[in-house]
Amino acid sequence: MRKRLSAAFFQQQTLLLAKRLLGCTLETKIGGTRTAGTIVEVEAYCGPKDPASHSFRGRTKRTEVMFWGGGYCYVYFIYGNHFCVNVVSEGTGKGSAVLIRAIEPSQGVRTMRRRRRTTRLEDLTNGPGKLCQALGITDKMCGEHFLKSRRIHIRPGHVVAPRHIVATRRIGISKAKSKLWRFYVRDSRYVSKR
DNA sequence: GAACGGATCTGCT
DNA sequence: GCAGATCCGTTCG
Repeated sequence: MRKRLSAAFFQQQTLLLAKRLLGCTLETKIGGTRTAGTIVEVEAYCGPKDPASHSFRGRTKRTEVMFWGGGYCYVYFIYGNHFCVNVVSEGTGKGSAVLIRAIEPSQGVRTMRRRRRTTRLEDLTNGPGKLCQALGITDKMCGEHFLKSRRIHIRPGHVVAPRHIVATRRIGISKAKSKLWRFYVRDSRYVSKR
């Protein structure tokens, strides 16, 4: 029996969950093909009080899933081109989530190269839009649960020690810029930006 | 019903 | 370092 995370893991406070997701494995299985990678970069979006969070304007059709509670998968479409995947955190009604920004490819690299139309390993999954394309993640997976879905999962990996985690400002946002809520693995070659 | 702007990526300079 | 692609969800009237 394969190791799995508990439901309680996903209900942790958002900043804690963000850091503890580093080192875990994000995996999809589409048409029998498995692709996976180790999470190396994330950003925390701390509910309706966080001006940079999609839930800032409350519960809408788009942000509904953010309020379903820890462990749900929130996927959104951005800039007319890209999907980004989030792990909903904390309890029901909190509206908080962790954006997965980069992973280190570990399985299905051939498939990722085909989907991305790129060969360089470091360029396959070093950005939120890129990793969704590489793993075949689309808005169809929005609302699934990382512990229950048949096609998208998060599995435990190794724990990343605090001294190996760098905290910086979040990328691409216009509000609440000063918060150090982006976390990445210090020595990873697979992060989006240093 | 229309206007606006965005948690990005790519390619060019 | 910067502009363009590209289109959905939100907001406002």
